[in-house]
Amino acid sequence: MARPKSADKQNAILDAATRLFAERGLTAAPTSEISKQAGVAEGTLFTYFKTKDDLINALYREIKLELADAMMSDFPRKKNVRTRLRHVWDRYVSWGSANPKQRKVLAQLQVSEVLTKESRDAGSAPFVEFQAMIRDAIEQRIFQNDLPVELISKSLTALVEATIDLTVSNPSKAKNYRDSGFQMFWSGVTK
Amino acid sequence: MARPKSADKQNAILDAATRLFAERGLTAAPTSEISKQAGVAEGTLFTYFKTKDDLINALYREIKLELADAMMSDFPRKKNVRTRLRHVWDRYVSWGSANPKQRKVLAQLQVSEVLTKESRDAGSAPFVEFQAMIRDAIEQRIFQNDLPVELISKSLTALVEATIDLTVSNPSKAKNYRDSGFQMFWSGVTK
Amino acid sequence: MARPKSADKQNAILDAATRLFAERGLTAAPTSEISKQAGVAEGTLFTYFKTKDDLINALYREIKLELADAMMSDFPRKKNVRTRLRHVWDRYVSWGSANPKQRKVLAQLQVSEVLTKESRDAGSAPFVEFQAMIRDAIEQRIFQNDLPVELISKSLTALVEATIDLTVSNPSKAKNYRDSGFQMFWSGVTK
Amino acid sequence: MARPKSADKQNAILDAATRLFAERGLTAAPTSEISKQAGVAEGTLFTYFKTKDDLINALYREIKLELADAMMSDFPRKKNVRTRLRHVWDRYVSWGSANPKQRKVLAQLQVSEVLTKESRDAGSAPFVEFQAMIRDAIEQRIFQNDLPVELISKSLTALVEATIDLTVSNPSKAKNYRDSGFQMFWSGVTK
DNA sequence: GATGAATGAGCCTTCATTCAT
DNA sequence: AATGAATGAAGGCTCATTCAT
Repeated sequence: MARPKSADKQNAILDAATRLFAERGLTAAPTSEISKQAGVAEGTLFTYFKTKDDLINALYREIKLELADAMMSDFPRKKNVRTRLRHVWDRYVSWGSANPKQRKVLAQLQVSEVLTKESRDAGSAPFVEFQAMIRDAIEQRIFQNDLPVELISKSLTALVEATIDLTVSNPSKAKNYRDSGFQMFWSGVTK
Repeated sequence: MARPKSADKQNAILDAATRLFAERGLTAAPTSEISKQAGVAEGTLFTYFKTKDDLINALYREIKLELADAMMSDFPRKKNVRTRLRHVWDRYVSWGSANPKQRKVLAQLQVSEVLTKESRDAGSAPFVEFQAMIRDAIEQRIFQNDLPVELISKSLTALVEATIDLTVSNPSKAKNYRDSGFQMFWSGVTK
Repeated sequence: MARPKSADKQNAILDAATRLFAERGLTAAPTSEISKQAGVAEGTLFTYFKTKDDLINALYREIKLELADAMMSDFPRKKNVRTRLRHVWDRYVSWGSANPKQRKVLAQLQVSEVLTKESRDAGSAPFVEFQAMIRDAIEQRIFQNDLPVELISKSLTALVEATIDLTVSNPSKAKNYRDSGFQMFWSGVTK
Repeated sequence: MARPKSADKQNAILDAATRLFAERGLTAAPTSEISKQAGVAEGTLFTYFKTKDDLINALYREIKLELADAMMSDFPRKKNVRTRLRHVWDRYVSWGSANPKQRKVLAQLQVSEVLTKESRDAGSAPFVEFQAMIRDAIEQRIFQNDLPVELISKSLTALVEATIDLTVSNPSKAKNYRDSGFQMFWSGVTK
């Protein structure tokens, strides 16, 4: 193995895929076009990803990791639940507003049939600390009684996504959406 | 006139499309398979829908109409806002839980590139009364001050969808999810 | 047989076919479009012509007949060979310039594979008198010795067609082309 | 570089296309059959020619070039007009008689709707020297006064084609047709 | 490892023709 | 006879993947 696989090329492929999947959709974006935009030969793509589905799964994991990083960096572990939740909320909204293509691809991926169970699991792995925070809050009896945990985290995601959608379509009200959204979530969920 | 176009055949095609799109995805479902499952010849599909994209757009409008019907039938126009919202909430959750395929297709459609603007408009048309209800509530100052309207309706949808997801994956807790979900929404949004 | 086949409809179909074949070509013009432009139902076309090839063959015969009529009407049977040839020449050029669509279709038909031998024979039948004129001229020793008859009539057609082509692309020189063309033919062919 | 595109395959495809277009017509000859007869996979045809129309246009240019080569090789540039014209005449007749398939395809191409303007221009480019010869003859006042130039070259082609047609259908009279044809042309056109 | 030509299965759509009304 | 919906074979083209170079 004279030349080792290049991380640059791998990233170029993932970037090109993100762009094309966002613009044309998962199936309408040909691997040949992805290669071209990545600046590699058609065949090269398949030395980095065995199949197109492989590429898609890898991209999913990559984006999820990126999102988790964005959410969890500088996480104020020592602060109270509200502060920590607010941190996560703000970071998520920022990432989503700043990365519309990644978000669009993620939306397509989540409803597609190509994600393997492994990928789904791998995708949620980086969010363990986030889940832990929710459990912690439950134990502290911060949330309303008998709100199912899974409903709380699912709702958080749902409301963040709604907030990002609005922010993207009307950026001038970004701050308003972010604050109102969180307020809605918080008062919906706490006693 | 010769044989008139048959509503039965049209419906059979839409049904088969729903099934296949849900199972395999929009692009992975061949029109030939749709025809076969609908019990018509391959060419017949194209006398009812000029192109596959046409079929997809028609299906979108049909499902949205069905959903609106489900939500708005027996709508208690005279009752107070909370009751009316709760009606809509319950009907939406029921429809979503009972029609997982339609819902899956809808999710794919919403992130796909094939919907025309006309279809999107036609799809939201049946929900005018729902929008009116929200405006009515605003005027009655039922919601928290300075919550943007668009955030309220968007959040409602987001939370219903979250609720349905959980219901589908754990039907035994259906009632709990439905009640908790609505409670979250209501307390998040009202003063 | 309540209603008899209508000559009007038959003609409407032949006319529409001429137009469409000229504009799009023999195979690119669908029978459905021909029917539509003829103002009849798709199926009706097939009660007048058993197959598309049938229609094409009929059209060939019709156009050839039309051309022969144009050439031979008012034919000056009693005049000398040159006058008679000039008559035919002028009539051919006029017909071709005035009927570009028919001419275009004829050109396509002659190189296509759909004409039956019967049609080709039927197509040349109306030109017997024209052939007779040539033979007559031969007997009168008007042409150069040992010019093959078949070359003479073939050349006449070839030169007329060349003349019409030029006339169509530059109508202002119509008279010039017609006179020069005939002069070329006549001096090429006579002693 | 990986496998380079093979001129052999390209030629095999053009040859197969010539054969099939001549036998069945431009539209009746499927690309799949062309590929098969060329000994390549169906998809391979499209790496050499982007579309079927592309292939057709390329074939047109190739045949025209071949014809020009045949006509102009050994062209006696220094000899008088009659000799040069006779050279071109003989070569054209020989090429046409020896290449009936190419000629048939050319005839179909010229009346078809698929040729681009670029192809038509490219097709006449190799005949510039031939056009120059005609202009030369005009300047030398070899032709009859007031015969339009365009009529002269068009007639030459028309008469050659007529001559070839007869030669093909009756090869035993080949020499007679060739001589008589040229004589007709020459005496038709000169003073 | 990198390249891009080669492959061939598969898909959407067209269209001549049939046939129920 | 007239209609136009129904049919299904056929065709051009795409594209993920392989493999010779």
